[in-house]
Amino acid sequence: MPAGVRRPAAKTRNSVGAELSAGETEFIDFFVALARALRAPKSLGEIYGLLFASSEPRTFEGIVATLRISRGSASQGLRLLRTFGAVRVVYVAGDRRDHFVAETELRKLVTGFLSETALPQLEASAGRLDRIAERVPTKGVLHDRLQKLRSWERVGRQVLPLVGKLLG
Amino acid sequence: MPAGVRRPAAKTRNSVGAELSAGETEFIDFFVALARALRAPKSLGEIYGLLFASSEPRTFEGIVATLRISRGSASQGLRLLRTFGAVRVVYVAGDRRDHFVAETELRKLVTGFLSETALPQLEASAGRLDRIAERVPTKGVLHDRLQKLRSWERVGRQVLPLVGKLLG
DNA sequence: CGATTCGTTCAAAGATAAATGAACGTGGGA
DNA sequence: TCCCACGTTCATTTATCTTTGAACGAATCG
Repeated sequence: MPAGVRRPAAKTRNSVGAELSAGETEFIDFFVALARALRAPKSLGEIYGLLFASSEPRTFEGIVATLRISRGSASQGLRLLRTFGAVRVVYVAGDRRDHFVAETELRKLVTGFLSETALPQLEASAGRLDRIAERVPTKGVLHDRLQKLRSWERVGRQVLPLVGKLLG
Repeated sequence: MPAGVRRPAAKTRNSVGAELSAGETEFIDFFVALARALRAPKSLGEIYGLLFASSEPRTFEGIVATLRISRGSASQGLRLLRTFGAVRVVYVAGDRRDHFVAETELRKLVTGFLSETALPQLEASAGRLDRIAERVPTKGVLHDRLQKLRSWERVGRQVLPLVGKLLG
């Protein structure tokens, strides 16, 4: 599927010349597909893909100019990626702008993602199950099913940390 | 449709008047929240939650009437749940209608979900990476990053089956 | 057979989520 | 100090996903 439409280059003050090679475009394409699979915004995939394929840190402006996305998208996407630990800001001497790089270690990516998504869910579940317990008979199907849910939660709590180890 | 009662009320063949207990509602609520967390349609959570909390198999009509959702939603939701192995159709003698029950074994649910979502993605990735290889230099950053992606894919392929075992 | 029940399909409506861009706060440099 | 580069925020627009319900085919019933 064709995607990239070349437009006259935006004025780029000093940061990177905003052109993508065919190879870089392929990487971005890959991560856009991955983002869709994870039901994340396309822009997350674009941003991460660009950084993943970059040898050098990228500035905010560089990202916006290269991907032709809005500043809003870039700002929000980068924030989310940082909370997952998928993107870091690195210091560059004598430049006050932020410089972004992708974290490429699979274990860190997965554990970061899980601890920001699955873990909070698990914790919320515990309280929710207590709430259910208050409205369910102490005998019968509903009671049995509640035990089942509790066992799910227990297993989840045990398995989550192990996933990280599997990827080490 | 005439309102006359033409049938003994022994087996509930009614399409209206289905009522949920407070306990059942709590279970449905739980699974609706879970569906949202998994970014699945709310109706999936409703349907699965209802079946999870049911001691008896439910008919299609029963589900539609109890949850007050459209036939379309019910049909599509049940289909998806069946492809994940989260819902099964059970045979009931002398009744031509489908009867649905929830699969409650965590290991089956997770492996069913993964083999319908993650596994196809992994397989699609393999081809995609070959495609990237054709457009990337045999040296340099892009080449290195492609190797990295290949290693991700390899790890994924090894880890996926293990997840099932962890849940046994 | 024809009538009825069962469940599916799909175009359209409705609901949600993502992207945009103007307005804004912050802080660095002259 | 003032000015401007940097990045964030958020109301609005746009895109995408979900739900609905009428139309439909298949299977069973009378």
